[in-house]
Amino acid sequence: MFKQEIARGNSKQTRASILSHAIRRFREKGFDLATMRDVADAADIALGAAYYYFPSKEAIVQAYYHEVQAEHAQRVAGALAERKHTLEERLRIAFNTKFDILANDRKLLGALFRYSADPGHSLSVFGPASGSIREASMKVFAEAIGGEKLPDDIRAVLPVALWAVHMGILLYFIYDDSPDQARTRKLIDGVTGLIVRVLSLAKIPIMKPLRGSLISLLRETGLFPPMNAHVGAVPERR
Amino acid sequence: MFKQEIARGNSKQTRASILSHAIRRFREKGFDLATMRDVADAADIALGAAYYYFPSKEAIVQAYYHEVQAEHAQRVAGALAERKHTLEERLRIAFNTKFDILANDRKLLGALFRYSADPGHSLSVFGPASGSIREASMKVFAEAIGGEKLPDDIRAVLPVALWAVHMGILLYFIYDDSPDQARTRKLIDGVTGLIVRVLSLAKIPIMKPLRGSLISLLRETGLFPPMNAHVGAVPERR
DNA sequence: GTCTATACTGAGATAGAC
DNA sequence: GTCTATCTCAGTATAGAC
Repeated sequence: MFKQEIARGNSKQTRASILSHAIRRFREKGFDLATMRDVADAADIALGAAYYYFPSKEAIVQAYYHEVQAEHAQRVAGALAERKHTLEERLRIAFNTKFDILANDRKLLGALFRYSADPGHSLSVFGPASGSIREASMKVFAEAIGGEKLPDDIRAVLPVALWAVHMGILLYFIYDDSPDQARTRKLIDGVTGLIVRVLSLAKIPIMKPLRGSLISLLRETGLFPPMNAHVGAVPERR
Repeated sequence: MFKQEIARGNSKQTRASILSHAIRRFREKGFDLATMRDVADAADIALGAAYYYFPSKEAIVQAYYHEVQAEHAQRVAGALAERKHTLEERLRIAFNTKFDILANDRKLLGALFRYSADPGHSLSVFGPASGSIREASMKVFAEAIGGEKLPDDIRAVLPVALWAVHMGILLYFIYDDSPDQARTRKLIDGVTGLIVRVLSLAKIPIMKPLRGSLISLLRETGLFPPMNAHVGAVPERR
């Protein structure tokens, strides 16, 4: 028996191999029970090599999520290009595609949120370090909105709002143990329907002041515009 | 020198001592940098004793949050009893009181959310194990709504919605590094104002169908009514 | 720059003696 | 209830092969 020579000395492939083996182990045993040594063994590399590519166990999940994000952007772009859709259809596509991709990975995603309430932690979904991935995600939603006729203020905040909604659905999805996560699909259907109805309501001129209040609140609290590209200090870590 | 005999062999006091010393250490060094050995030393007990009272480090934060919840209920009840308030004032009180209590503890609270995306984990804010504390929190908001004239459907969902909003604000608060968390206070002001305006809008009869859609969606997805008292299985833990 | 092999540290958590 | 000893595992360190 010879050791496999493929992928040796090839940075890209080694990284990909670690990533895929790790995800497989995480799927099988769950994130906590799978150890870094497991992963290294499965990928047939030394422990040190795993840490050469990924600074932490959670970072592997983040890298995976990064791939998911790229896949999401691609699939949504493809689906939207197919033919003309209504806004509601486009939103449904944007949401559903995401959960198509994540279908088998509910067990992993908990790790993605683990440090989301720790500001400054590099793995926080809301922190500066995740800015680019968040930005990319919002861009997908902006594309789903597309050329829809909307007041400027709504058009500006909508991608951020949709991103937030999609994070909420993601959390629901992680908890959803219905067969094939059918309840999540129902939630997506319902939410998109409601969004469209609320939007057409918000568009009418009487609503301008309420919209104005909401948006200036978002501005005053720094929730909008999103500060995705910001690179900030990273305190407390050991 | 004799070892202090107070609190020895006294379950209640030992527990309280661990809790208070732990919170102090967490405040000083941050949750991650403070170790259980630190805490045990500070409380003048052995490491094992600390684990006798608290199954995990995060569980200490949860115990603390439990105390916060009790304090919150008490203070809100007191403030509401003082005199008549408008709904907006009552909501403001309910929100602000919470963050008065938490003022010095932003560094701790990250730990509270750490397992919130792990269904079945006993420390998840959304999981069954936190049901009673969640229930108590919703009850506070229900009291803040009080006898306000509202359609039945709105009255029923509102406490859950307010609890969710308050969790959102809590997350914002953790990230809010403005002096004295002034931005969080601004957010509370703005949000309560918007809630009241949206409620008076939602009350009008034309809105009935939209309200109906929202509520049946919440029912279909199991988001309402909240299943707080449920005791479920607890998978994957090591 | 990519990787192996091995040893080590730190800290959360547990077992079992008392 | 409490302590001491021990375990596990993430993560680091090091020294070297290619």
